[in-house]
Amino acid sequence: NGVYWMDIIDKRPDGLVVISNITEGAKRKVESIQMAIEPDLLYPLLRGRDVKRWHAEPSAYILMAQDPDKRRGIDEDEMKTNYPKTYLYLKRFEAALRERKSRGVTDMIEEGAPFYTMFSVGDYTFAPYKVVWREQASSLTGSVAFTVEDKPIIPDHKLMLINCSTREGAYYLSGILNSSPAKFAAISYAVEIQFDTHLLQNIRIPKFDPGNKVHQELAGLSQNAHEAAARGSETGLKGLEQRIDELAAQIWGLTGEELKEIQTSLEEIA
DNA sequence: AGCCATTATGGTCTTGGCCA
DNA sequence: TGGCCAAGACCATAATGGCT
Repeated sequence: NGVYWMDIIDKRPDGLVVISNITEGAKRKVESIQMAIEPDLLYPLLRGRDVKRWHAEPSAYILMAQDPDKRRGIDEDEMKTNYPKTYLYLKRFEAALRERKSRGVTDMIEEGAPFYTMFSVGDYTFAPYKVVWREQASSLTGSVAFTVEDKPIIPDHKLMLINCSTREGAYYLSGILNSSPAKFAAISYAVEIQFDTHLLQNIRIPKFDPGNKVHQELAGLSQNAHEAAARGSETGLKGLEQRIDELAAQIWGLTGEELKEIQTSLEEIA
């Protein structure tokens, strides 16, 4: 992370950006440097702490020198030709990157993949519409993540993500995941504070159907909730969440009484 | 300044799909 | 059917934050 995570501190007239790598808090210590590189491979970075219920706001940038199809770093020749400064930046950290212990990357590098190869990056990583939730949190915490300045937001590995093909579908999914029945189901079986990808194997969420009135309303309310959260309007959220809960209950065939019970139990747990 | 709880990092361990 | 391995699930512990 100390190598790939960075702040942009200046944009130069020649198109390059001056970056500074984020070394604070990293467990693996790397040198802190500033350097001008090409902006092309920089993407908005979403960290676990950047995600709240209904709100996701990237706090930094991440360098993604990765080919999602080949599932390894972009070829070194291509880097040298197209992104020479970025390549030089990575080269400065070659030793640290080669010392990584994850078998996932070390095996690939041993087989000839570039030394800056990352693990578990696919086309879904670059999807323009995503639903994310925190892997580690005391309750299920989800939000949508779209694009910033035409670049898809890249969630770090402490966030689980689902790539969606439409904005509306993402809002729908985020809405139903943040509903009380979903949160209740998740917390009932999740190990300690871990919410991993298994969520959708344990909670049956119907695929978004744009023609379905309930799905539509859920998507709309979820969008409103995201907007309310962005404004910091807790009171506005209350009413929206109640209506979202009612729609979720309808989807899962829960009675009003059962929903009330779930909501009360969730409050007690909190 | 110290304690305690929570969060985040950087891993390791397990699983399930694929291929021979 | 069994071995392989990338992806996914899970974990130990460092860092941080809140409280007294």
